[in-house]
Amino acid sequence: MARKPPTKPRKNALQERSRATVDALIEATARILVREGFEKTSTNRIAEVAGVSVGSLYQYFPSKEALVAAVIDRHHEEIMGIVRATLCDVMDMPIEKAVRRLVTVAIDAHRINPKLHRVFAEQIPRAGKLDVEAFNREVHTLVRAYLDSHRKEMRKIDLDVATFICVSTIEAVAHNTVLNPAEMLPEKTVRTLVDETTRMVVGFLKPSA
Amino acid sequence: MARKPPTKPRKNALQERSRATVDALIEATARILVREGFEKTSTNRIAEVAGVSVGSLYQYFPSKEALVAAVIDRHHEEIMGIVRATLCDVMDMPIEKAVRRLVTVAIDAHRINPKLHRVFAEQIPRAGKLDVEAFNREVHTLVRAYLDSHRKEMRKIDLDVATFICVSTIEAVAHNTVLNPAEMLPEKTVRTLVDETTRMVVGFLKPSA
DNA sequence: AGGAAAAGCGAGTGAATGCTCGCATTATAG
DNA sequence: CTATAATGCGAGCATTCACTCGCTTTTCCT
Repeated sequence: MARKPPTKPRKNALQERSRATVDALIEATARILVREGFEKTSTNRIAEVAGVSVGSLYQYFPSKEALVAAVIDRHHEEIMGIVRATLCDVMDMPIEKAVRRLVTVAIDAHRINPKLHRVFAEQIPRAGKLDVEAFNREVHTLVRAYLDSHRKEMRKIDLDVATFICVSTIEAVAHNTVLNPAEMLPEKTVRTLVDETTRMVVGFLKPSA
Repeated sequence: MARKPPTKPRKNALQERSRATVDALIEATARILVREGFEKTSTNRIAEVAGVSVGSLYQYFPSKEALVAAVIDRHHEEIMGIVRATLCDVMDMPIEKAVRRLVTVAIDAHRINPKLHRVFAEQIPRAGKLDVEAFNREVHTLVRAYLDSHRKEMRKIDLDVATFICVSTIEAVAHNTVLNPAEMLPEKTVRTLVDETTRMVVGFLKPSA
């Protein structure tokens, strides 16, 4: 019974109990990132908060970075789910309606966990950054597809340029709205921002005359 | 001749030679940040590259963060100089012309030292972030002043909202243009981006009819 | 039940690094 | 020329932290 070296030396292996451990570790990492900042997020502390030992931590995550990356992935996946769904059911709407939805969703997405978002933006050194790039690329592709199928409502313009500008703009407004000021601004202001941003983007895409 | 306690225990004190030391330290920090990344930027390494000793380093900078902050400040001051000057001589121009200049300048500013900019954006944990906030606030104030004195060319809109959206948009396009792709994109594409971004912002500000 | 594999443990190790301190060198003043 | 301050030095201290290893406990399978 000793065919394979019986040790699965590292990595994932999930049988119910360990799944909970993995979750606890990711959750703990997110909590510490938000509450104590990236600097204080050490593997020992993560294990402590998660209620497991460092040893267990290293059974499932080969490095500290892997843990942080897992937190980022989880958050990105959550956001991408919303974005994909939205772009899906927006596909048949006219530009005006669709853009308004997208702007709203962008702000909502940034509001899922503003503090975590802030930590990502301000504190975490994105080393590989491949994740973020992939994320951006998918958004770009999806938006481009929408614009492509609504060309008739638009003026003549290079699709990639239009996509780039629209995505950049919407993302920036959402980002700055959520991160900049006193963290929580009145609902009315947010509505104004959505209105105005929508107007800007729609005006940009629609034929000028 | 021993009136004042003769020790200037720490901090700045500049008599020609030390000035050079300080410059060398800041310059070395910038170089290491760009060439080796934030992680490799240790005080010992900085001193080594600057050709001075750690001891000297700590005579002028109370901590590693202070050094990095100095690099950031230097870069921001450079950019703010350009922005201030531009907004100054743009003050009397009509919106169309002014916005085009601003978009161009924004991209140029991001291109002063793209690699350094990238390090700031991706690797450096902005702890206090007071510097960045002050930076943003000043830009906001300047742009707002311009818009205020050109109200007659604009539709009716809250000045702060308009400023917020314009600044966010222009900054985002510039940022993504310089950082995103293959680092160096063709001049023609950049011109297109300037044109289109200008069109968007101007269309947003001008009366609709 | 019983044995094997999976999961969990946590004190300890080794390396990296921010920073200090006592001394050496260079400039300035009288 | 000499005293005093300014500047510069760099070995080493103290700390932090990612990560390992030998062991125990739990779960699964027959």
